[in-house]
Amino acid sequence: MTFLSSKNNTKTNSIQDIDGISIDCVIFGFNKESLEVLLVQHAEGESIGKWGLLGGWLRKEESADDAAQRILYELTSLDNIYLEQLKAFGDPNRVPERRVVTIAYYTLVNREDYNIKASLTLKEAKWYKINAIPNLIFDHNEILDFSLMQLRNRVRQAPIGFNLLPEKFTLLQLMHLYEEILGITLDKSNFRRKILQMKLLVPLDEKQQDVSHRAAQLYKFDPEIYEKLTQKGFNFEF
Amino acid sequence: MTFLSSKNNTKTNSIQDIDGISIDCVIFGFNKESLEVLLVQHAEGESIGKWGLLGGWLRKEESADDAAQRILYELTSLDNIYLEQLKAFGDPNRVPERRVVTIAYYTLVNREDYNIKASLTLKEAKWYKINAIPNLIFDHNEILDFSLMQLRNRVRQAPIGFNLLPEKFTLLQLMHLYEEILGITLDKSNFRRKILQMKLLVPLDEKQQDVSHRAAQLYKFDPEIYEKLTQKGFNFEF
DNA sequence: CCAAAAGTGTTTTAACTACACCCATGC
DNA sequence: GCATGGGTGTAGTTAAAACACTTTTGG
Repeated sequence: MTFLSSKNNTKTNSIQDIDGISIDCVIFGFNKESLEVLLVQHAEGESIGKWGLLGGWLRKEESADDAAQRILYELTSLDNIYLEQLKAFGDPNRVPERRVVTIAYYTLVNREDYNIKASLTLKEAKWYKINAIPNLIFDHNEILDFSLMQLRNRVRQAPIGFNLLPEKFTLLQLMHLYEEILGITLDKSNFRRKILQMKLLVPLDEKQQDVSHRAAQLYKFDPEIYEKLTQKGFNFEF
Repeated sequence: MTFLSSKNNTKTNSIQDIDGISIDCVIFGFNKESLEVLLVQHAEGESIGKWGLLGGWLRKEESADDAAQRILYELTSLDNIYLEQLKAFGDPNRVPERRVVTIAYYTLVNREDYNIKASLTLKEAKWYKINAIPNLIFDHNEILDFSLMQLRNRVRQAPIGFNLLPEKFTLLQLMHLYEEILGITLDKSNFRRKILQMKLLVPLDEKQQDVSHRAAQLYKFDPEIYEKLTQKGFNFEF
């Protein structure tokens, strides 16, 4: 984590951080055609100005999952977002001078929601394209790489990618999302067929607005079938 | 973890445990036709006689991965085994009276190797069939369930299941392994075709011995192709 | 009418499924 | 000779891949 919040500890007695265990969040977003990650800037400490993942300390009375949720909320004002633990990073030298084990999470946010809710937040945060990530503090580049790998795997087995899109989207938007995440190109026709036959999408009575070409059908996904597919998994073998 | 080794801490100054972070290992083995887990018995503390996962404390100077390897070696004398982190379990109430975050690992061992090397070890340890697991200490049942889920997922995407078999095995042994792990039944003929066409297996000049039916061809797996398939993944869509 | 993206249809190829059947060996 | 597992072959179905083509809309 970034030590940004370590001062909270001294403010009250009721909120107590656990020594040596932090939480770090990889926040993925999808903008236009590219996958991006939200990074925050160090405001204090030995590495002022450097960028890193959003982080914080695990507190005595909360679970790791709750902590991740809280830390995320503090920055983005978003709740109810897709959040999954990656793993713990426990190298003794990952943070200089002290021993900190971090529990890393990754999360998929819808940029539209983010823009609405997070506009008021003050902390220095910025979206970076996935192939233009700067040098990050500690082992955060490693954590990010790992989470990308994880995302690429998970996205093929469960319909989690949808969390990156706005509520209403077109088939081609969805296709571009998969192309970008997996780094492949897909056939429009075959993609349509495959995605539609799994009945995950519900066509809406709406069409795209203000586009300078034929307006595309908008879809949302069926939460029931989404649940089913998340449970039993599916195979996105493109 | 089980607190069995917490006394080590006071023996020397050079070896120091980290307060509040433990390591737990789910050890899978495959015997005849059934998937089993190695559990150890509590010898001291508030829950004498109860079974749990093999555990220990993370030490100041070692990484979590190294700790898992060490703890595993102390019990089984096995090294060089398949070991992967599951995730961290961080519920504040998972251990009564104190706050312990545990980093859970799972590992696949070949029972033949285990029998050879581990026969000398003294600790109370026992293999339990996967569908006859007793009540375990703390949240170890939850950890075990999670690791089973993980195993079932991973086994479809990479050839890791092979780690549970002896070096030389028959195709039907391999098939039974998959049947048992995934809880399905497979078609002999189709399984053969599928597994052989991915060129992962190398036929040996040997056949099964001492069986009261036609002796089966023995195979081992090709480590090069194994590497390739582990990297890029495969699809075991049975 | 042209660019640009939406959307449909078809042919080929490969893979999965479900069987039926023969082979070798010990008792 | 029969039970048991080892091993081969095939016909039918389904899905993936590649590509050509039509439709709609703004400028």
